[in-house]
Amino acid sequence: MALYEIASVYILDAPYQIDKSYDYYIPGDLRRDICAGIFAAVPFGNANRPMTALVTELKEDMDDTVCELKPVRSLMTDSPILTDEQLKTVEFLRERTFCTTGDAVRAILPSAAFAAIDVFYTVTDREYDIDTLNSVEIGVMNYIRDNGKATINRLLKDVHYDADEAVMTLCRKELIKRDFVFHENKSNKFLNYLTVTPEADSYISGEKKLRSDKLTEILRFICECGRATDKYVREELDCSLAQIKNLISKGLVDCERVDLYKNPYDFPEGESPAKKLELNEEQSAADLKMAKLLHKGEPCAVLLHGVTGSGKTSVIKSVADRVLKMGRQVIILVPEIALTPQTLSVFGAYYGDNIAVMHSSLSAGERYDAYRRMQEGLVNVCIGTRSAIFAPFCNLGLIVIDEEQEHTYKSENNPKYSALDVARFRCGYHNSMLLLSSATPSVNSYYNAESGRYTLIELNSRYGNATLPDAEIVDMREEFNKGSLSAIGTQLRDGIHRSLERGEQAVIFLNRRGYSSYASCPQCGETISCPHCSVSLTRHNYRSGAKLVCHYCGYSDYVPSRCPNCGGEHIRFMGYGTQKVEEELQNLFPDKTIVRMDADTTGTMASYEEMLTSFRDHEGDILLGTQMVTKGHDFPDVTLSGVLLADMSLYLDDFRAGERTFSLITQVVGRAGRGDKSGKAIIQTFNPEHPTLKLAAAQDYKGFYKNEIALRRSLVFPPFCDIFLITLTDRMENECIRASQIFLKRLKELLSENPSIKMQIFGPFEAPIYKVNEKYRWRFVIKGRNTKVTRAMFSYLIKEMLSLKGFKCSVSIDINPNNL
DNA sequence: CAGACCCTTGCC
DNA sequence: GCAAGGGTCTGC
Repeated sequence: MALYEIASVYILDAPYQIDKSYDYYIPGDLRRDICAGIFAAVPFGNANRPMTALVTELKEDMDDTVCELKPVRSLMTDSPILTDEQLKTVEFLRERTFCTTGDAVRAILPSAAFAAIDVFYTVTDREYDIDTLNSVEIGVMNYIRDNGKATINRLLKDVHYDADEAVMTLCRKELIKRDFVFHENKSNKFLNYLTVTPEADSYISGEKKLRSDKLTEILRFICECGRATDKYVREELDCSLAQIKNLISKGLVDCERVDLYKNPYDFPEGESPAKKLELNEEQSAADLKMAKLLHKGEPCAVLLHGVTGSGKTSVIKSVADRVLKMGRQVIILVPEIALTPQTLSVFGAYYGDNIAVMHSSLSAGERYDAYRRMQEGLVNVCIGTRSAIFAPFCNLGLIVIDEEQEHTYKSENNPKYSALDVARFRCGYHNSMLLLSSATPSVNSYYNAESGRYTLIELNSRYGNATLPDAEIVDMREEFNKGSLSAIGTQLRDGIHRSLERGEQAVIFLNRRGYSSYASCPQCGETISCPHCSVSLTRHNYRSGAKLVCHYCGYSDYVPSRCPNCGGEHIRFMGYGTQKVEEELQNLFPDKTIVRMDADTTGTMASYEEMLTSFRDHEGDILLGTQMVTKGHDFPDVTLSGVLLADMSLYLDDFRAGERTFSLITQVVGRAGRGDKSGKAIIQTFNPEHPTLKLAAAQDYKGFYKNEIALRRSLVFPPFCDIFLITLTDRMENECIRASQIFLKRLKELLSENPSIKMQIFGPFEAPIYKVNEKYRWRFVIKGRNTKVTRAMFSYLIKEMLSLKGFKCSVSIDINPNNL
C-alpha cells in the first residue's frame, strides 16, 4: 500500500471566508493510520495554534512541495472517522446551505461523539526512572500531577508547544493514561420539582425568621404553588439557584428530580414482523408497486398520498419489512410533534430491539449510544426527527418521511438544510427508495409527482368502515355583529353538547398559544412590542399575574395600564388563546372535564403522552389545544372536532399559508369519526367564502392543489422558482444598510457578468422583526433557480464581502426558508 | 522612544 | 476567528 505524504484538510471552527481545503505534510509515523474522514490536530495560522481539522483527501507529493507545508500534528484516534458517504454529505451540506465544514460536521455527528467529549490525561501509579524521560516529558508529568488531570490543549499551551509527542510516548510507557467524560446536556434531561417540607411551616407563617426576606418569599411562593420546578421559581421571583439550594440544605424545601424522558426502549408487546400484515386491495396494490421499484435497485422517490385513515402506516411497514429482509436499513422521519411514545410504540412493538430512536430530548450520551448502535449494525431501523436523516447506516435501503409537508423538516439554524434534500442525496448514494407520505402533500412534492419525478401512489378509501366526517363552515361574522365576543359559536356549542350527551368526546383546535395574543391600543392602533426585538409581546397568565413576554429574547414585563405610545387607557388583547377558551368551555359545560394541551401545560414528552392517554381513556370530555392535538392519534370516541378562528393561519405572511391552513384543517377534520361512529367537524371562520377553507372542509386535496398550483405559477412562487432569503445583521444600523448597498451593487454586477443566471431581487428592506437582541436586520428576498451555478455565485459574493476590510456585518442565506 | 492602540493581512 | 506585524498616536 502506498503511503501518502500530503493530506488535504478542512479546519473546523474556521469562519466562512477561509473555510477551504489546506494541505499538510504527513509525518512518517502518522502515514499508516491517517485516512480520509479522520480528525486531526494541525498547526494553523502564523501563530500555529492547534486546530481540529477534518482530513478529506490524501495525495502524493507530485512536485515536491512538502518542504513548504506544515506537518499534521496528531490524529484524533478517539473521535469517529467519517465514512465516504458522510464526507460527501458534509460537502453536500456546505455547498447547498452555505455553512462551514464545522457546522456540517456537527450536524451529522452526535455532539457527544465529538465536541462534547472532554479528553484528559491522568498519571498512572506505574514506577519510572526519571532519567529515561526528556525535559518535555518531565514537564508534562509534573503538570498533570500538580493539576490532577490535564487536557491536551492545556499541555500544549502551558507546558510545551510540542507536548503531544511527549504525551504519546508517556501513554505508550503507560505512565499516563487517556480518559474522557461526556458533557451531559443537563438542561433538558431533568426537571427539579420543589416542595416545602413540614419544617418550613413556621417560617411561612412568620413564626420564625430566615436571614433574608427573599428566602421567606421563595418558601411562600413554593408553598402556594404546591409543587414547582426550580426554573419556574427562579423566573417568577428572579432569585438565584444558590438561594434555592440554601433552602434545600436547611431542610425547608425538598427537591425531586424527574427524568424528562422515560426509557424510550421500553415498548409494550404488540404485533411483530413475523405476523403477516393484513392489507386491503388498495394497500396491497401500493405495496406491490413499491416492491417492483425496490427490486430495480435504482434510486427512486414515491409520494404516498392517502386520506386520513387510509392506512398509510400499514403500507409503510410492509415496504420497510421488504427492505429489512433484503438486509438493508430503514430511516423513518416523523415531525417532532408526532414523536411521542404512543406513536413510537406502533413501530417499537413491531420492530422491537431493532430500532434506534433519535429525538431532541435525548441527552448527549443517549444520542451517542443510539448512534453507535446504528453504526455497529446492532439496529436496522432509525426513527426520529429531522436530524435522524443522518443516521449512520451503511446499506440504507429506504427513507420514509411521514407527513412530508411539515415545516419541521427544514432546519432553521445552521446548517439550514432540508431533510428532504438530504434524503434525496442519501438515496442517490445508496440506490435506495425515498418514500414521502402525507394526507396533504406539499404543493412542491405533488408537483414533482405530477411531473413524473416522483411515483405517485394514492390511497383513497378510508380503512375499515370509517366514513369521512361531515364538515360545516360556520360564519362567525353573524355572531360577532350581533355583539357576541364568544370564541365558541352557537353551532359549535350545540355540536359539542350533542356529542357529550351521547357519552362521546370532542376535540377543539385553536391556532394560538398563551392567554390571548398581542396587546394593542385601539386609540393609536399601536401594538405593544419588545424594546429589544420590535416583535409584539404576547400575554401570558402567570401565577404572579399577567405578563407580556417576548418570544424571541425572553423579555417580560407586567401589562401596562396605559398605552406606552399615546397614554390611552383601553389596552385590548387581540385574538384568544387556549386558556381563555378553556374558561369559556368550562362555563358552557360546567360538569364536563376539559383537557387543555399547549406548550404551557405540556412541558415534557411524558406529560404530553399522559394527557393523550388519559383523554383516550375518557378521563376528559373535551380536548382543547394547539397544533399538538392534530397529529396522528386515534381517539375512537371523538365524534366532533372544532376549529376556532380557521382564518388565522390564512393571514400568515407566507406564500404557503394556504397549504398550511389546508393541511391543518384536514387533520383536525380527520380527528372526528375514526372509529365506527360517524363524526362531524365544525370550522369557525370570519371568511367563509375562502376557497381553501371550503376545499379543506370537503377534504378535496386535488381541488385545492389545482387552485394553488395555478396561483403559484402566475405569481412565480415555488415550485416555479426558489426563494433565497439573504439577511444582513449588525449591531450598527448604518453598517447594515451600507452592507446591503454593497451586496446589491455587487450582485447586480455579477448578474450582468453571468447572463445565464436569472433572478428577481426584492430589497433591501428591514426584516419584519427588525431588531433581535440589539442587532438590526436588513434583508433581500430573491427569486431564482437554486442551481450549482447560482449557489457558487452567492458563495463567491459572500466570501468576497466578508473579506472586505472593515466589513463586520454577518451575512446569512436561507434557501426556501420556512418563514419570511 | 516605549508602549498602547488600531487596522490589515493571511491562514496550506 | 485570531494573532502577528506594522503603522500611528500619545505621554514623558
